[in-house]
Amino acid sequence: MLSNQSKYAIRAVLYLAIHSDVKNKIGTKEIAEKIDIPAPFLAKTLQSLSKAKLIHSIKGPNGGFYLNKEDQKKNLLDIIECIDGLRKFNECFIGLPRCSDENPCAIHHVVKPFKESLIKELTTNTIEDFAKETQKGKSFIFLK
Amino acid sequence: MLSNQSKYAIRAVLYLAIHSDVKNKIGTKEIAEKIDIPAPFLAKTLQSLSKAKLIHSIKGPNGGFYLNKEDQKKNLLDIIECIDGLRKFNECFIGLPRCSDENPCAIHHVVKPFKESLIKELTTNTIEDFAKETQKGKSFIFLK
DNA sequence: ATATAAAAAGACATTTTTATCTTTATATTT
DNA sequence: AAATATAAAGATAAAAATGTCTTTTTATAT
Ligand code: FES
Ligand code: FES
Repeated sequence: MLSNQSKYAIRAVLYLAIHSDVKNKIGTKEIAEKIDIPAPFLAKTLQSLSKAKLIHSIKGPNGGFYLNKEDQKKNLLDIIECIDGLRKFNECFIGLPRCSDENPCAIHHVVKPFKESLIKELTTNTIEDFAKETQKGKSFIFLK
Repeated sequence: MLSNQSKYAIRAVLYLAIHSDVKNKIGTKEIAEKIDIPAPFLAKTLQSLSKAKLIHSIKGPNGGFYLNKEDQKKNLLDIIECIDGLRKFNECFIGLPRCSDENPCAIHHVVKPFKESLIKELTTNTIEDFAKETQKGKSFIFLK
């Protein structure tokens, strides 16, 4: 479904949502170790998110990445859109040139409801919402 | 979501479901042209399905691929499983080493219901079912 | 001011996916 | 039996995704 890069991005952003703020920036090395993904690739990924202003960063000693209050209010589809684009969510499940109710593919009616509700879930919940569930210990962003 | 190869496989199988039977075999060239995908890649794909006995084939003049009665009763997850495997459907949405209710990732609860219902739709409907809807003109497997 | 630590940028390498081409095996038709 | 059409198998190529390494820039601390 998602690319590895998007998955990494989501996990990293949730990690930042829980552990960072403007006073506590976190470097790629720490994040990569904690969520167990390749550090250089993560760096690239976070730089993309940063360029898109979905997260923020400061260079130099004590620098690193962090989420500010506004960033916390964004949603996971914003993250996915930045890394993978939304094509996956708009395109036909079996590869027809377009996906529409007017010209549905053979499995459009079976697939579309899920696609739509998933998008809704990913947009109506904020990053902060997901982070809170994780902080409560009800869910995880890494497993030992 | 699905690989191109799985998408091609599904469209090709639906094409066969509609146009072929043991008396009317169809070659890769015709299928590839009709559903507008690369013929050599499709050949590879159909060979995999054939080896898995999900579809059938006969070599030589007037040979080709076809679906027999049993094949028509199979479902699309069988096709996907043969080409992509089921890993995609079992694995965690954000890439944790496993997906489970006991150790849910941050978005497990949001994603899992869709995954399960989608699997149900793809397994309870047969290939024949989808083909019939297409034959009735209610859905398509190619668009001009 | 200088040294340092970190992101940013860019170049490079590997793997996977996608696609093509060539040869071989095998049914069918003549 | 021979010719032919087609799937099957295998080898190769191209593109995309993933991953690594090196250099540059910049904010901070000394
Ligand atoms: S047309 Fe195929 S999923 Fe909508
Ligand atoms: S644990 Fe992540 S989707 Fe189930």
